[in-house]
Amino acid sequence: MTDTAAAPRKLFLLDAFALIYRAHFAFSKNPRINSKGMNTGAILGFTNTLVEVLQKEKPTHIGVAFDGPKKTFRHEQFAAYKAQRQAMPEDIGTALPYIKQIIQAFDIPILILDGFEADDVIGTLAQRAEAHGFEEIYMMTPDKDYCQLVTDRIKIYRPAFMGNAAEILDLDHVLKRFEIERAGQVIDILGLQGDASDNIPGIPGIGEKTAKTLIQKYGSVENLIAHVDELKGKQQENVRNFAEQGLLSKELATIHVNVPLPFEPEALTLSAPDEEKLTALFDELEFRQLAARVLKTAPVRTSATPISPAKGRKNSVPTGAGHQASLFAAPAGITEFVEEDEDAPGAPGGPRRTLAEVPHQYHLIETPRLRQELLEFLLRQTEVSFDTETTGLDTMTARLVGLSFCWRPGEAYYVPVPQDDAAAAQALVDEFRPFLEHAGITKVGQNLKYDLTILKHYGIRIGGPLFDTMLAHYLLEPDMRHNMDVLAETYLHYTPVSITELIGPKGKKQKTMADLPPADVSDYACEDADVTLQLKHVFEPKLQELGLLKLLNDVENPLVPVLADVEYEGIRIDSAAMGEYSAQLQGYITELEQQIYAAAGQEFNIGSPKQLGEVLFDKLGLGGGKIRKTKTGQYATGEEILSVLAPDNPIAGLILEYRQLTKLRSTYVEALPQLVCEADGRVHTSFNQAVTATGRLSSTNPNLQNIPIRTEKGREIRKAFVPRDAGHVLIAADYSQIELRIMADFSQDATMIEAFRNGIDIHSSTASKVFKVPLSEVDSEMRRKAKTVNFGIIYGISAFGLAQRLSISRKEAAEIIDAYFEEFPAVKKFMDASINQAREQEYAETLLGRRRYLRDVNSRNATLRGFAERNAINAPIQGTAADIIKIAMIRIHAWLAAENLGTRMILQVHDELVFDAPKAEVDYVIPRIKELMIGALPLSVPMEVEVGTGQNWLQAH
DNA sequence: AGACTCACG
DNA sequence: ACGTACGTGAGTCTG
Repeated sequence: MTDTAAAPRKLFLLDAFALIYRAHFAFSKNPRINSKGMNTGAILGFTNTLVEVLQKEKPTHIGVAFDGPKKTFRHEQFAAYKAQRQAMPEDIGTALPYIKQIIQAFDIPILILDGFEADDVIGTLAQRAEAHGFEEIYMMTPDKDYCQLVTDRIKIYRPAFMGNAAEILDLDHVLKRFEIERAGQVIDILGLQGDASDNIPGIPGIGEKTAKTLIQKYGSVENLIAHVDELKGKQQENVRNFAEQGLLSKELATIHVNVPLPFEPEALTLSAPDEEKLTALFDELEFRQLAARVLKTAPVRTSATPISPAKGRKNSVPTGAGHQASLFAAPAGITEFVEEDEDAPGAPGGPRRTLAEVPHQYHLIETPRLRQELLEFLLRQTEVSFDTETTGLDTMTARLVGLSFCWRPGEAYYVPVPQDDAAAAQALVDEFRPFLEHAGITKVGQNLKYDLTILKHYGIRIGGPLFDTMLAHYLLEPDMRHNMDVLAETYLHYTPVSITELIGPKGKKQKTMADLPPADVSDYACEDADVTLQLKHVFEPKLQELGLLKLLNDVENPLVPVLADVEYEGIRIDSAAMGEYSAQLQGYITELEQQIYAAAGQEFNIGSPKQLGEVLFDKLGLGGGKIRKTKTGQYATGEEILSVLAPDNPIAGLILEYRQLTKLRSTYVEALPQLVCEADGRVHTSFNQAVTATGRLSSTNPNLQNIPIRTEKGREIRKAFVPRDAGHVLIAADYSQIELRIMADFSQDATMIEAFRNGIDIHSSTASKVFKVPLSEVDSEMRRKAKTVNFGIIYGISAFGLAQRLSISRKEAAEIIDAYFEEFPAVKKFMDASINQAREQEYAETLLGRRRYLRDVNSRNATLRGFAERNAINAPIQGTAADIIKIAMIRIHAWLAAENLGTRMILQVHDELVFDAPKAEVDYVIPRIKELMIGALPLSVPMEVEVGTGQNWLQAH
């Protein structure tokens, strides 16, 4: 033995592919693209993990294992093994060479062996290291299969992920998690339950929970099979019939620890990285922050470094009283860049940069004379981006702190607003009114609805066309987030000053912009306006290219001031009525509680699904064969389950009623009055224009798009939504069957079109066709079924789904669907064509070209593919309906303003608009509202709109 | 923080 | 063989 007793040896073995894949998908929502257009998410994620482990864990030995290039013995044992796994994403393919180079630059050995997977290599080396007396051995992977190898000294190190801290799984964890006695039994569990992601089949009908129970009892798959006689019913049948498959699955899940690979501790010894190589690689990849962390050279301003106003800003213009030389002396069109700090690299086209590294001229404008000068410049522009700084995010309470403007990239102006003097603040805002209300100047902004609302409180109605970069990006990437900082990173390779850097972290003593000297806010505010303008210049050509610019300019951008007004108006809530109803509900609830406790024979927390499940199924033994478990192993106690039990078990019905009433109480009756604005007695929801994947709006804080209507006790709540005063009434206008009409138009199905043209009730018409009876003989049961079928059609129907909804057999459901497609052949054709088109384009689109990307539509995973296929049908329909009502809203809003009417639009609920109207205007506005809704986007079938009025929202229906 | 349940179109 | 209707947001319990 040459080894001397020295410091403990600590070995880390990394599962490269598992870490790379996870890193890649972690960035899939907001990909990291560098200036060469390369997706570097996988590389960055992997390297971060590697660096973290090196710095925090300080291993003495380390190696990175890759899967061997050839098929493994597992593929030969089982043809389907990993068969459905997607081909490696292209981005990972291009990332691999970089990752290998980075590993080499760290002088870490790459472990790879033909015909073996990384887990076999890692397992083998881990055990040999243990035999060599290594004190600590960590297998670095997110993969649970490795649990089988864990011993006292071999542990799993799960790297930090999505906000979760890194986690070490030791033997104790593994035994507890799988409820087993030896780590080796993990493969028995996996053999029984299978692993969908690797196509390891397991035994049908056995999931995580059952597998644990069986292995606890029998110890191994083999022993279970030997005692198959002791099992009951379907389970016995399955274990018997699929015994071999279970054994094979166990074999596939087994990590082989006898890979022919020498164990050479010297080769695994950690040594110093090749800094030169790393610098070059990080430079090429534009990993700036990482380079700073790893290489400790080239100081970079990180987010932890505050901006120091004391240091003085070379780039800001002094604004002392004696310094009144014109700021705007430079001829228009020429921007003079001030010399940079010498430590700022700022190479164009280089890695992500920050304010300190980029040439800019940001000016703080604090005197009347300079403001006047700024205004004159603003009025000469055709397009200006602007941003408001305020004391908070709640538009009803936030006060203006300052305004920033930018019309040329790199050059921006910040105007602070006087604090603690409302009149002076108003006067300052009024100075800029000629610009803000100017109809000829395009206003660019990020989430303009917010700025519009703030300025509305100062009596400003923004004029001119709008361009909202948030909405521009929403159309480009509807299912991503549209946060400005991320957009700047992705599209401008620029890291803006974070708000936290400025006002500190969230906490009880949260500062606001108003607590800072204007000079501190200036750079931040100017940067926002600057970045926003630059984003506009990136997005506009992209939108043009994809045919989305018209949708943005004609629909999304013009909708912004409409929504701002709708939110600003709000809807009045009768809080007193809510209070009374709350007491009434509480009475019912208390009574139900007592009945439930009596039926259960004990008191328990009915609101806890866990306790409820135990009482119902363990204690009372309800359900017989109908018990279902959720994926976390709890009893499922959802509506579906309980309503099946209810006829035979009164307690189930009581619980359903209890659930309904407590939901009404907590979500609506108790919550809504608390959100009433003191100033006007109304609730002001926020409509989010950039969250749904299909183009719909969503409503939050409170959500006014899910106010109850389907049940009698729920409907009561609508009675508390009332007109603003005795002189007003509510008007509710609903599109009737808008989605089915769109389906009729898209498919051009003759039968469906005819029904709509003749004004026949569409569900009865469908029933008559599907059940092959004359229209007059359609009964309510047939109509109900046909209605469900019609909904199913819009959602991308499946026999299983329809069967569930109608509580009929799958066979019966399939027959109904067949009959439907026979009667409506064009619908079937349209659905097939939609899927085919989506397969080709990898996106679906609405009538106005709004896209929804559906990458999974070509997946080999049937579940994912099915999901995407149903979206290929649903997204264009739901999205077109959303487009239509948005157009109607814009036109109605414009008309009400043009006619100077007192009627106000106050809500949108997907296919419904609600108005608060002076009684005297009702008869005048209703026909025109109807007309504008019907005519928003003419289809080949007529649109119908139902309108009602009332003293509350329920009556108006 | 995530799972569960349930309110709406 | 599998898991399934489409799209949301909020309150509650639990780890």
